[in-house]
Amino acid sequence: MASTIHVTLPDGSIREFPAGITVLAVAEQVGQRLAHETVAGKVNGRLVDLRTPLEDDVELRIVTTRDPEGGEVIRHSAEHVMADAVKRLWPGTPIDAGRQDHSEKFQYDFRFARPFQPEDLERIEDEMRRIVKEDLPFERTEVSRRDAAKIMSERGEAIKLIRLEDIPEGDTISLYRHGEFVDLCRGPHVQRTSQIGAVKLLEASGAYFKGDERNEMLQRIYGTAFASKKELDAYFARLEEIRRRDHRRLGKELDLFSFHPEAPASPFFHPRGAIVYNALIEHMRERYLHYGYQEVITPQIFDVELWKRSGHYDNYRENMFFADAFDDVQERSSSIKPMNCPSHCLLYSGAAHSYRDLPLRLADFGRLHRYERSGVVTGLTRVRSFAQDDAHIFCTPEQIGSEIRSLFDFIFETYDLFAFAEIEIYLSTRPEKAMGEVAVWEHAESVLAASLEERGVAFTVNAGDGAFYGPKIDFVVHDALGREWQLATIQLDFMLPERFELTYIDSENAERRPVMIHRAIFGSLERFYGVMLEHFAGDLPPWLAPEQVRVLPITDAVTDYAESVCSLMKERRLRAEVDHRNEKLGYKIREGEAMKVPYLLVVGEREAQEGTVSLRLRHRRDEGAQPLGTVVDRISNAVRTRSREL
RNA sequence: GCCAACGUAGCUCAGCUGGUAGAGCAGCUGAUUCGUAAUCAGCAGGUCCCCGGUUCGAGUCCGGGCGUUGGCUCCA
Repeated sequence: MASTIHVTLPDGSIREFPAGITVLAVAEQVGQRLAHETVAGKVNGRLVDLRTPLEDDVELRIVTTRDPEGGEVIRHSAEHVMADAVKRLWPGTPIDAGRQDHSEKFQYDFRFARPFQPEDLERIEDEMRRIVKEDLPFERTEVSRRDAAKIMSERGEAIKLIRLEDIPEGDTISLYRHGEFVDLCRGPHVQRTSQIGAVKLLEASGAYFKGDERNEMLQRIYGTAFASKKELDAYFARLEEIRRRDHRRLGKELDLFSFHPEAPASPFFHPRGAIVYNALIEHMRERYLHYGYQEVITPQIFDVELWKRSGHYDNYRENMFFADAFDDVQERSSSIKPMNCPSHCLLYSGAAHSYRDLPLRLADFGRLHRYERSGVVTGLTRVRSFAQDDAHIFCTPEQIGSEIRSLFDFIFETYDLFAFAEIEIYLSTRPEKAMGEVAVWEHAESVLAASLEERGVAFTVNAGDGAFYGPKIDFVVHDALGREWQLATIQLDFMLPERFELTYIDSENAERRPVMIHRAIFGSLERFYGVMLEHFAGDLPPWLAPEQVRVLPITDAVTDYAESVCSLMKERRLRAEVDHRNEKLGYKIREGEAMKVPYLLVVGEREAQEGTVSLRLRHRRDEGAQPLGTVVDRISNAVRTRSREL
């Protein structure tokens, strides 16, 4: 081991230190102020505790309370402080473990006789502030497994002992201590509790131990923490923005859809909402012409035998609705479809197929019903009644590659249209319980991976996460607020062609089994609708806006002119209305803005005489009077090109 | 399904420790004819989610159910 090491700092400077120096000591030599604010180090890209000794030459970045990673360290430390506060208030409460999620929240689970109440959270929060004020130093110690077990059992931490057993043999076991509180923890942690500038507890809920519903339910508390009050306020401002964009709220305000207890988790689309829904479908229909799909319409209710044959009855029954007529209630004989694939298999098997017919791409906007447990449904993003832009491609094994390539074009083109910029791609491979031969799987997986590589897009492999019938590629988009949504999916299926004995005749006149590709680009139309609404914050591009143009007459002396303007818009196939109400212009503008109509056309005596309209674009000021012809051309052009600009 | 909170007019919400309901917006009627984000006045509107219990009396307390929300779990 070298007696001195070289540390490369972010500015490129290299400094020499004695081996074994800690991150904190380096920070101290760089500057006192830095040392005061530092909470961790990033050594060769890995976040480490600042008490970590450096033994070799490294690249080091000092992480301070102001860095994003600093926030993580602060929240992680706040977890410990929260657990400490709970134990101070209710001595002897066994603790489980804390964790952070991606949304700047931390959580900690406790074995507690009753659920935590809002008043408890206030008390805990006060206690946390006290601990922060005490400015207790965090200490790290590395211990043997035996010592860790001894310390935890002395402290009555029954759950921690189980957690200890889960730590793999050979891993370093570290304890973090501040004041009286000790936790089994990997770190890193801040230097002192006072570096946690602002904390707020958010909510309590039950949570199963290790996330398994067969285990005992622990009591979980969520909170957040930042280096300063200002950052905490910014966090709540972000939450407020999320609330403002919530598609459930927008759906109500814009009169798009509603829910009714008589059909839980099943959206009712209002006239305005249905226009948007249908515009999405129409867009897909147009693209289907380009990509060579044929649309089909299939039934809603099927003999249950179909689902036994497809395997859904055995594997998916708890998510299915059954629909029995009065004369056959003894047996569950009919079921409402949760998926379209079996219908499409029936269609395929209804005729002989030549390799020349393939690929056969069958699209279906059929309504699907899935029973989702009551606790999991939310708004449009998880519903019991929905449709997909669903299609099944029947092709030869050799055609898989070209089909996948074409699908990539389709998917990226679609996400461009909606300005979903950041897309994550996951390739899920053969699970343990898989159907079919390993060689077929491996071939399919390599085709999928090769297509992704050829496309030059980054993807993550989720080993063993494929469906039992075939590997799949999932597309996760980020909306305008950075939240993740799984929308598109491409799934290869070797099982259904087998179960339905689907065949085609190849060029050698031999009977062969086709491959089936399940794919959806929007995914569920309902979910896409919700995500899209939030992404645009309700400001739909003109081609999707339920009401594209609203004509605002200033007085009823210009009613006729307003009507003629509106008729012209309608002749040009634009969705236009006139606001005839006996209100002042300011009121009508306010309403038009609130309903997020992209184009407001103000008409008064002047416009009526000159044959113009005063154009007002959504969220902008008056653009002034312009010839009617110019304005209608502009609007229909924006609609036709599916522009996001007005 | 599990844990918690919530459910009052079409919407947003008020209603203290039990004494049978209130505001703003929206709606309707009338007046006003108005130039770029709310004109004025009047009227009407509620099985306080449902069922049961405690009580002289329940929107309010208790139990059960339904729904919604946030989590957990699930997501072929």
